[in-house]
Amino acid sequence: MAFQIPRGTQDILPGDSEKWQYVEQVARELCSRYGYREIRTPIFEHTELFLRGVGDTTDIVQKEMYTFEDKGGRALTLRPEGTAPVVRAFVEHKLYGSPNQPLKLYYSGPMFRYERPEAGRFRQFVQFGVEALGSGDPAMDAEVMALAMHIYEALGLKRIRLVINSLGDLDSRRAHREALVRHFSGRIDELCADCQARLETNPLRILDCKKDRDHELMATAPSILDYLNDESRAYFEKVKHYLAMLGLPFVIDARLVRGLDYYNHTTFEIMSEAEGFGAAATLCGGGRYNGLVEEIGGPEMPGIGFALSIERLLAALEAEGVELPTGEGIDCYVAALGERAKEEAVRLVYQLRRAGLRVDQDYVGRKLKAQLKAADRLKAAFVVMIGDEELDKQIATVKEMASGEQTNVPFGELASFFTERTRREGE
RNA sequence: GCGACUAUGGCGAAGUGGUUAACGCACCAGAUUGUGGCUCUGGCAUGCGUGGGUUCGAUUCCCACUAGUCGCCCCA
Repeated sequence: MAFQIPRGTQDILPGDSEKWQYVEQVARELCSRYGYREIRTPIFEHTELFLRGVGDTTDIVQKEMYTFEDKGGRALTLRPEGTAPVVRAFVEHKLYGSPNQPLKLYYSGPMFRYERPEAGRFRQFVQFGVEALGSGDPAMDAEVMALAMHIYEALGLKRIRLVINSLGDLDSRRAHREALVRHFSGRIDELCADCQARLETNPLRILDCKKDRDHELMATAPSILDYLNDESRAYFEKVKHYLAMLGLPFVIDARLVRGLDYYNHTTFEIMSEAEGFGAAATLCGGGRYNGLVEEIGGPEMPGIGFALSIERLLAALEAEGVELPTGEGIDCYVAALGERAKEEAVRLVYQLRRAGLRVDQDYVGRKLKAQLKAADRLKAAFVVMIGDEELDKQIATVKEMASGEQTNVPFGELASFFTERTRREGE
């Protein structure tokens, strides 16, 4: 093999690309319905943005960034996530001054993380995400979660679960952090090396450790929910209230911490409950990030958003047996016999395409039999056959492939013949 | 980044230290002189992930690399 695709990346070939288009189209339409508009930001940003935005104690920053220096000596990074760039654009273009508040945005595009690939995990993957900036209303939280769930349901996913938690505001987090340090510090040597380091850097993440999950200290560890101050508790109650009002079932997981530093108050994930989803069961992750806009250099402004992976979404659809369009099938295949007929076919194919039909013909010198076979393979609804007889009479032989029935249609009437037929079938 | 397993034609999949690498699907041709889907016949890997090594000889043994899968970590 001369060349291989870089590790953890993938080509999306015809047959699959149609599924991507469909899924993205559904997501875009729903975003539009909810009042979100698309924003497109660069694939790479200054490294500093992610250090500040994502947090330099996170795994993403510490070991997963594709960072490089350009010829001008600038430190750049292929974006590992979408929120920091969107907030950067929001601040840079002073969109906080827009009369439309909150500003509701969505994006779709590749993200890059230097990770060991496995099922559902890639080095380049596509996230579809939304960010609502400028609202600290718990109803906003509910809307964002509702939109994510709506996208999945619209595509036909049934076996999904919404998991939520609250990290509270800064004061609550600080109080909880202190409680965690107090709880673990006496016996920290009983936990794994990572957790020992986390005690210093980010004790909250200890709760998320899979290795020490069953340790007795975990079960007795102080829950963030017990350290929410009145304001944070009230906020979380409101969020739950709105979700209930919307009829959105959810479960609370006090250990749902999420991997990015900027989260506070509401965090959530949507998981697939279909079989075969291990590490990649998280289809969507999101949360509130009040304070991030300020961190990036803007005014104090709340925000909330989510990001979902298209790869995992497609995997979940596959696991649940949901059929997606494959782009197969054409309206008509024009088969020609002989040189004269070939010329007529070339003209006819173009004419029918101009009339709005999906039409194709032979370009590799197939005989009639092979042309019919090719038409069958292309899932053509009809085949137009042209030979000397047809040319003399200016009447084509038209075969309906499903039934095998043949009729004669004058050349001049072919376009309207097919337009009528295909339109009827499409409805 | 760590551990384990895997790598044969377009796809799936047998197989062996020694001249010709099963089989199925797909594809191409013919039986059908102007007609697809069924059937029959024939064709289709100077090649067994890449690079080294052992050997008289390797697709088969060893090493490295690359890639995939699974577990860990973490996430989308």
